[in-house]
Amino acid sequence: MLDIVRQDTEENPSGADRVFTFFRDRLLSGELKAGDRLLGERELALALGVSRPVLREALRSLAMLGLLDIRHGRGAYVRSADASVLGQALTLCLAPEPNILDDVLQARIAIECQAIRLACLRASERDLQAIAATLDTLVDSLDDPETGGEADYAFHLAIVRASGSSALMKIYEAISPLLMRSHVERRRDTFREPAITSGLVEAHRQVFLALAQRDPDEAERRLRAHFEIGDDLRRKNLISTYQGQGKAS
Amino acid sequence: MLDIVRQDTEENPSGADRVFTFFRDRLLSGELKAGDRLLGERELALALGVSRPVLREALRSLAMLGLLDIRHGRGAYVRSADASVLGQALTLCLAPEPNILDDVLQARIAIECQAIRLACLRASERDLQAIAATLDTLVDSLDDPETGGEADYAFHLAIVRASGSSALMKIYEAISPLLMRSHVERRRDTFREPAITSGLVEAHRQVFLALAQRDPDEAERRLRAHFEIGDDLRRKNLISTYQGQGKAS
DNA sequence: TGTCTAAAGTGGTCAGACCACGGACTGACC
DNA sequence: GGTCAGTCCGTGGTCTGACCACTTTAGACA
Repeated sequence: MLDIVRQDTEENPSGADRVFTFFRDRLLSGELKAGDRLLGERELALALGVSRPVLREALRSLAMLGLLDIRHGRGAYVRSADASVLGQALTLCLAPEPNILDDVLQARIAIECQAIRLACLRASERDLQAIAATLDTLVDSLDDPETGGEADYAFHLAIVRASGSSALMKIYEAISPLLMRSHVERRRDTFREPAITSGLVEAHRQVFLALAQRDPDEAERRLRAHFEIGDDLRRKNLISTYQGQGKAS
Repeated sequence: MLDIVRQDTEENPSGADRVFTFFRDRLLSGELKAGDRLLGERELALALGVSRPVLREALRSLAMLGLLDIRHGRGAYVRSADASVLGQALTLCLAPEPNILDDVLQARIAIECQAIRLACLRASERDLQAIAATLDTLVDSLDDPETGGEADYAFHLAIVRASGSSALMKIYEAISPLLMRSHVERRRDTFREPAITSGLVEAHRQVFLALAQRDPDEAERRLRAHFEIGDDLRRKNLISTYQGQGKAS
């Protein structure tokens, strides 16, 4: 369970695996930095003592992991770490599980509650201003479900960013693709009525105020309350839909 | 930000990318299940209209992502979703960041605090018994730092498992490699003195009791207290070490 | 001086061959 | 008849060398 790479545990790693771990280690150690350009495939193959197809298998794998950016006619460049691959991996990992869309919300709550606690301790004035800005956007986009949804996401993302924890941030980014799917699915159930949206804005404002007052316990409490309201709302709408009173077209 | 795979957004996906997304989609849709055996490389290449090297690049990439298990002389088999790749991806993603080892603890706290809340609501009797069992192991291995550390990890893992949330579980498994590194690093600083270890056991017991009583707020409170004590302890030991009073050899 | 074209360098693809490993079949031996 | 060993076949692993497609660039031409 502890070994990072399965191939390392084998006694006889094949060529492509060797090349893969070769680059991975240079990437981990910082010997290769984002933006660096790799040698040509022919030269690299020669230098590493493998054939070009084998080298390409390794390079392609690294590219699929988002570590390399290979461009036709240009060359291969080291790519800055990107959470999108994490998201992809998580999606694939969770694919066979049932009710992932609901379950990923738990991960979201986990990350955000800890993030807002940290944010209470660490957030700079600029961080707070950034969050306040998303709050304004949220208010301005009350009537548009599309931009409203984006503003909602931006608010929560800004909180996680304000935590100053890159680990929380990366994980949050990783779950955000699934979060989006969950959000879209939910929008099928709940409808943005004025009463609901205004309550939503108020909840966000309450969260922000507690954060601005640097009160971790209160901030988390309000954040949890906000999530629970959303959950209740969704449940009620689901029930009413099944009762045939849904307003869906 | 929403697109799962970068290649999909390009207008002209190259062969290996096409094959890669082909299999990825079948994996996501469940058309390919864990344990399924793929056709031979030669047949697959023919069927998909690409050459064998190109097909191999895609297959190798899938294998690197942990989705395929390719064995020499046997064939390629669909692999059950595994969090180890997630851990690898996360490690690579966080590699350039400073102080990851400390930062990943924040993610750990985030996951566990939410997990224990869920566990209070959802944990079955078997889950509780499993946690209790790890607690016993913890007590039995007080004198051995090695097995003691493992028992410690097992206890926390059991709580996350008891949450019944596969998303939390996967993320927890994903950070566990980094958590281990952090743990090892910490063990250089803190020493397992009887007073400390007994306090540790007591803290774990308190957490478990609150969980068994199905009290989410209290369980989370005690869990946070447990983490903070560990944090304080580590800080103090670090200070004493720098003061030249460290007992390290 | 500006633009266009051709060449060089790079990744992308292909075909065919051979090697290495694993399992299954078959034969001999007990 | 059962068991074991050797062989054969299917599989992935690797290599070679060639050609295509894209990008950049430098030289030629207007």
